Amino acid sequence: MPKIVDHEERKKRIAEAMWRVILDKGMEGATVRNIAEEAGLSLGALRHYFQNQNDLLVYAMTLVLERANSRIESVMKRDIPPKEKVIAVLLEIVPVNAETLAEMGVWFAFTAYVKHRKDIPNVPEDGIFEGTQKFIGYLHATGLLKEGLDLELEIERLYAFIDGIAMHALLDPQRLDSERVIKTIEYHINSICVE
Amino acid sequence: MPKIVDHEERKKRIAEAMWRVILDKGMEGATVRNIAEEAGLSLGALRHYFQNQNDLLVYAMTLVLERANSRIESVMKRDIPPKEKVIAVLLEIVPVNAETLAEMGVWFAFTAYVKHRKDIPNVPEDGIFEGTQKFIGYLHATGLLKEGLDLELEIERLYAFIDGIAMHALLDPQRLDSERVIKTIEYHINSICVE
DNA sequence: TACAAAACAATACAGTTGTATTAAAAAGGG
DNA sequence: CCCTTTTTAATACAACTGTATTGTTTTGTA
Repeated sequence: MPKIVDHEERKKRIAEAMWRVILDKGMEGATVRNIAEEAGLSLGALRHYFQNQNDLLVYAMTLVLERANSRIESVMKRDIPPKEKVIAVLLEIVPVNAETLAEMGVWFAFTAYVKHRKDIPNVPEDGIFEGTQKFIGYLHATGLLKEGLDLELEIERLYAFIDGIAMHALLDPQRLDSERVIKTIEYHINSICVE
Repeated sequence: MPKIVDHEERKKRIAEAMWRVILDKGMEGATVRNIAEEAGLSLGALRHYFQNQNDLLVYAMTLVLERANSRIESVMKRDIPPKEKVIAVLLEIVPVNAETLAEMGVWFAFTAYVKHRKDIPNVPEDGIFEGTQKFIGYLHATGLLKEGLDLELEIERLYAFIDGIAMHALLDPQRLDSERVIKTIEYHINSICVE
């Protein structure tokens, strides 16, 4: 008979509780006690799943990436034109709904926090730069890119643009609503593509 | 006889000490004790200048903006062509040297920290969005912008691009060195300008 | 039913946090 | 010089931090 919730599932629940705490109280509020309370567990119970705080942190970060990457992969499988596909993938990264907004929120908090801590091993990295390289290469290979563009600099520009607009959508969602985010992304992609 | 260092000068020294602590240890390490030690003061001495931590935080944030804005203003006064002037101003914002790198570092830490604290009044805001509006308007007024551009979206795009590349230069200075930052910025501005 | 392992809970502990209190030292004007 | 104000220092305190310890309950299986 299968368990109602197995070990790995519990760890995910705890990580998600950590996300909620981070979104609400920030990294400073992400204490073991707050996370345990949010998860409905005791301190000892949380300790049973994660020996120390770093383990939980790395696990929670990794889980964010896994969720995003799985969504992106499913978009990649869709049978839609290249340009639309690139835009669709970008819209899985940038905050345009509650899910992606939450993801960016915790990821942003993670990134700022982890930057000043060299004692945390195995910190995962978002593959947005590598993804951007692929997107530009993909558009180029399918002949959609305009002539005379500098591919290297186009990658750097798209990379900065995506992370920048993601950051803005996160920090000022009132001004930069999802409709505007989508419009701007489409505008940029169109500006480097033919037609 | 003038004092060697007056009251206001001391506050600036303390704020700069806070910057150094933040750059080294992050926001978590920016405790009153660490800041006092970095400034070469006792706890009580620091308390004499700032009644509480929030006052110090807001003061230190404001000082970052003042430093940057004063540099920007002096660039604006230079008698150089519009396009070069816009690029020169952008290079005062984005990390391309030790000074701007440090500024971005503390500002980034501030921003991520302050986002989850509603109990801090009078949090200053960088005027990068407003500045971006002016730059695009300036280029448009001087007839340097290409035809058929959507000004609103160009503002949004430049705004995201600038903050994004600033963030990348900060988080991964090895890959994105200052030469590459400059090249990319020039590339983007050139892409929206005639000639 | 036994019994060992897994899961959870409660409490304790040392260290750090921001802040408050109290007092000493330094500075400056009369 | 004296005396007030500014500046600095030392210590204390309650709250909170991550972690450790110890004990209890639940679960799976032989």
